[in-house]
Amino acid sequence: MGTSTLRNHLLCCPDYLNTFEDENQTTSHEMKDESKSHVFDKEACRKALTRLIIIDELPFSFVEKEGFQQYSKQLEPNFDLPSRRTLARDVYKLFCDEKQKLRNFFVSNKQRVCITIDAWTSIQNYYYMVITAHFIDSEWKLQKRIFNFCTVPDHKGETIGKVIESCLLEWGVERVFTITVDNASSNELAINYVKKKLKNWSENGLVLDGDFLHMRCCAHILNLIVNEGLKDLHVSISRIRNAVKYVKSSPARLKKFKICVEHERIEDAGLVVQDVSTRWNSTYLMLESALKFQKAFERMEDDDRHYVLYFKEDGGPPNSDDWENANVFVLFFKSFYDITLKFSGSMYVTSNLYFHEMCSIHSDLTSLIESGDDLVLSKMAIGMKNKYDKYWGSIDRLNNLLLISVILDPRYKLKYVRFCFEDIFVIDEVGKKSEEVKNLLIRLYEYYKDLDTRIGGCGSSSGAKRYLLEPCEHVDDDDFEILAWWKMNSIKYRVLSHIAKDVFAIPISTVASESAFSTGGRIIDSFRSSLSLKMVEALICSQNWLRNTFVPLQDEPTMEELEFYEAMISEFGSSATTEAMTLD
Amino acid sequence: MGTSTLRNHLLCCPDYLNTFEDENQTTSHEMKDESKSHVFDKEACRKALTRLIIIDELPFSFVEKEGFQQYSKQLEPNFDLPSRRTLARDVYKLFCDEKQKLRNFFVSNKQRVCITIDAWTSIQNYYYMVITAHFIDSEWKLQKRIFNFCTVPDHKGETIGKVIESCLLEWGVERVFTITVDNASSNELAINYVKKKLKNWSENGLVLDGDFLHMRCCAHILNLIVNEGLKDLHVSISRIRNAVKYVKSSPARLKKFKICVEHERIEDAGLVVQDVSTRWNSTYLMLESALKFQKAFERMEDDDRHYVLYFKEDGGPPNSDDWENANVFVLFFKSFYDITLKFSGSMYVTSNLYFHEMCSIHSDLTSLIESGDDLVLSKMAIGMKNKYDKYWGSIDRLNNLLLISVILDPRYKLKYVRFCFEDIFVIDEVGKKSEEVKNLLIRLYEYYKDLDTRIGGCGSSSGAKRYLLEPCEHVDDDDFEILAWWKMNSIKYRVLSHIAKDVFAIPISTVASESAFSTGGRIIDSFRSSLSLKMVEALICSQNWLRNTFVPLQDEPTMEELEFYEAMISEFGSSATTEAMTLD
DNA sequence: AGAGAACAACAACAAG
DNA sequence: CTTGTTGTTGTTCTCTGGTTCACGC
DNA sequence: GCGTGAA
DNA sequence: AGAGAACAACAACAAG
DNA sequence: CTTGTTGTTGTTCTCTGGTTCACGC
DNA sequence: GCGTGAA
Repeated sequence: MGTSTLRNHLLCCPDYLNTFEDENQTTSHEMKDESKSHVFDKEACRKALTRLIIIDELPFSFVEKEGFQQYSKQLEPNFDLPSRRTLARDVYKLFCDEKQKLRNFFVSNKQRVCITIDAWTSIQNYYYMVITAHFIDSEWKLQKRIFNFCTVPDHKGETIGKVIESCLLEWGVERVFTITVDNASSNELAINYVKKKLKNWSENGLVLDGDFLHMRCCAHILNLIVNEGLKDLHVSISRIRNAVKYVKSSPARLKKFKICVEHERIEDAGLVVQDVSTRWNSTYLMLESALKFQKAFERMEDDDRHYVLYFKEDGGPPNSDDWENANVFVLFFKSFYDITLKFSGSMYVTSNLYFHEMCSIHSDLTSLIESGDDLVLSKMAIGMKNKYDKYWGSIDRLNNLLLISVILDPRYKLKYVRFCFEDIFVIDEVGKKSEEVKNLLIRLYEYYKDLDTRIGGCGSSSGAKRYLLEPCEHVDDDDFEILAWWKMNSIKYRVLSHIAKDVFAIPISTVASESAFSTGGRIIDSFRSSLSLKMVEALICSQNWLRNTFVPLQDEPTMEELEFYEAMISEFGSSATTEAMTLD
Repeated sequence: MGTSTLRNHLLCCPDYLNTFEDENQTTSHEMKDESKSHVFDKEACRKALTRLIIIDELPFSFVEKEGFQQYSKQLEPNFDLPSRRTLARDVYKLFCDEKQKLRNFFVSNKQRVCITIDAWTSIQNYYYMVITAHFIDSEWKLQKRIFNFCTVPDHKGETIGKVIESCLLEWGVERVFTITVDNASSNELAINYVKKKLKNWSENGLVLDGDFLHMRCCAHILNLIVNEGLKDLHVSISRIRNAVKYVKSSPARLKKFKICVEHERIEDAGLVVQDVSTRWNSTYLMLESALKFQKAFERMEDDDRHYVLYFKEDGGPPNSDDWENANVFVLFFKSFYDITLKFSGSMYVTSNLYFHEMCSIHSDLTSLIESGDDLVLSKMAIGMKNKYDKYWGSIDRLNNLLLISVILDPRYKLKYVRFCFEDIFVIDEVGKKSEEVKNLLIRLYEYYKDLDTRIGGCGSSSGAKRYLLEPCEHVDDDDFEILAWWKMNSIKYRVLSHIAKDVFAIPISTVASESAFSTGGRIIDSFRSSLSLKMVEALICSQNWLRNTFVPLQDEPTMEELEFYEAMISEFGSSATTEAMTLD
């Protein structure tokens, strides 16, 4: 019945009936008055098409494919699809418009950002570099935006530094909180270059003279530590890798292996997975899955003559020692694996995790060294601890803003930092060090207070002290949303909440940048290798921007909030100060 | 203005005005009455979506992507997109429906087909096998259809044979003209198995007892011949390949190389291309492009210290001998390259090319051997000739239907075959052999005449003789469309045109099957690796079917054609017979 | 983590 | 009547493998 | 039973 | 060959 | 009131690198 | 100037 009834309708019925009927038709979905009679809006269709291409990562020529043309014709015969050429122009225009909008937000808000940078080589042999900006918006939502995605002639420190400089200029951003980078040697030079430039630009560009600008990617450090441990197991892992490779290298072999699995009555349906040598992650997963099939591999030695021959240069197939090593590895590296996953988040606050997980790795390593029942194992742990010390060995090597982040986590505050210090560093330094950290918070407080005179009012550093002296929050770890807490308490701690906003925006790993390259790899695949650099940037950036929309409010408290704040002060103000006396 | 005017329109105007206005709106495009008022047709939208997914090779989850949902909503707010699950069901249903339709065509027409088969290993370690069917439809258009796309446990001859058997049974096809395969050892067994089965099924399944069922892929043979020649140049090619690899292995090196290119004032913008060792094609293209940059490579030796170091195990970078070898290779293999391209066609008739190109290769090789001024070169040519002889050395090794195809090309007929025989085979066999070929045509004629008694009428083999005695067509080679000629002359040569239809449908290479795997590789990429086998087949087959639509007419002449035929006979019939006397 | 897909369990609704 | 915008068409450039089967000694 | 040619 | 894209040349049309 | 169709949601499984820079001897 | 660690 549907179609013809509706059609008569549109042609004959008076206005009011039409409206009524249509509401019946569109079974209470979220389309209100707009869909009344599908008015054809060419502009809106063109825009939707442009967004489709960008967001869903389609090639421009998608628009000229048979299937899509027929589909579009069916849905809206009045819409003439543009050519791929015109579409590309539309995309670029949208990119420019969005960039302008976003730039206005950053300029008018004088938004302070944390940035991450990373480098990549595309299949066309171009060095690409990406800069992503991170900040927390007025609604206390963590935001990340790709600033640029461009080619560079080389990876020299100065080259990278200059690109960052001109990128910030282009975006009108002069306030940079941190720059997260991996441990490539050129990055140190690059950051120093940027620091020098930012100092010249404006007084408020750098917080505390840029002493804490440099942030090392924790995922990369963790990776180095694990690889140090992996070294000692190299032979065993390589033999198991080869065994897995043999089994997976052809359907016939896989079939034979499956028979062995069946014979050994191994239930697990999940197959062995082949690893990628550059990501230890995958090695872990390979060993974990291979261990489940140990017996099947051992049976292969008897059942498949070629299997043994395959290993003639490798000193035979994996032996029981190899399997034992793999077992140890999987047991011990489980925690490292889990931490890597946590570190790789870019949708939630991570800066408060850094220190915790670092401590947990420290204690894992030291306990393994100290127990020392297994010589191989403790030797491995010593190697790993050396690597650990290179980056995390002293409190000075760690960006101290990460400690501020722990302190600004209302569940831990100063207490926890102190506790960890005792565990990690020599006892007589604990007092001194935690005093230094507290002082850093005070210095930040002073800095932020002076920065914007409108914020000030409450006497010097009182907000920070008040916060530290309030008791810690006792909540279930999984349910706690740190940004929600600070949003709620932003009235109570005016200055501190500004610090929190910046500190919690710090990305502790370069994954945000790396994921841009993952997009890049999908966009510049072998079929689209002739996409121009300009277009690549337009596609990648505008995809990122369109997918992460937010309401760019002016970052100011409303009148209601101000009133609420006054009420809070009068209610909690006194109790906070009394507690401050007892602890400080 | 557009939108609101149109809207008021749809709501207020009487019917006739509406129609009138709408025609104005849709600026004379090919949408007639259907688009009058965009009646929403859910079924049609669903079908268009299903086709979109199949034809344009999109993942099922495309339908759940943000951009596409917004786009569809914009174009037709009433259309609720189905879930990916439902979509998959729709796709499978469409596959089943289309298969049924296609099967009916084959069964009711008792369509004789030529098939090609090929095997492939997917990234998931499955052996896939594809069977494609080729035939010429009632409009004299060459058609190809994928019959199945399935996994096999191994590549054993019997396994493959059984798959072919059951595939033919499933499609209700019992008339098979040829089976085109590559030179894999198992294929011979497979074809013998199928031949045996087909003999049992029905009397008319095999033409001439299946003696000419087996067809070797010419592209593979050509590939073997060329690779034999490549062997002798191995060292030179490998050095040049390494030089190209070095230059392309990083942006920095590429930059250095480009500077060398500039210094040497080489204008050509096209870059050097890296080859893929399994396809000699790409080696050819690599050498061709590398030669243009010879001087730049030589300059690299002076300008880049690392370049020379890179070759320390290879005996230095390419020397002048290597470049000379490459030059010879490119000059000599140009014709092989061009022939490979010709052989790889699957959209046009190729069976009449086979013999010609084979002869041309023969003369290329023999002239090179006989001239013998360059020892290296003639040694290479001898190796290649050996490989040539293995597959093409004797007339008996060649599927003689390919000779029939040359004879049925009205530009050449028997004359050309005779001419080539003189050139290729020993003189005293020419007469005997061309007699044999002519007899084969006569035998085919008798067979086709008896096959369908409705065709017959003109006395035995007269049609064939009549055709042979008519003078050859003198036309420009590029403009000549052989199928158009036979369509025009099908009335004149009733029986012979049936033979032509089958002979010209023979695919001389397995490219049609290989291109199915290329689709397969795109569909089963690393992101869609968990697609079920059943779905993979549904996607690949229905894409092939939907893209190649045709009007499945019953393969019978119409009444007008029959009348025209009578007229033709009376006009040309006598003159043909007179000429037949003089030549036969 | 992110993108793709399969499968199972469940929900809503129409047909008998 | 010129100039700028929007779109089309045609040409050029780019990218894509190692184990298993059959046969013969 | 093992090497070789082909995909 | 086939799929993707860029670029150049050209065509149509609207704006000045 | 059952059964079949259509669709949704949640869980599980699968896949992804070798040259260049900086520093220290 | 050459090796080493990191991406």
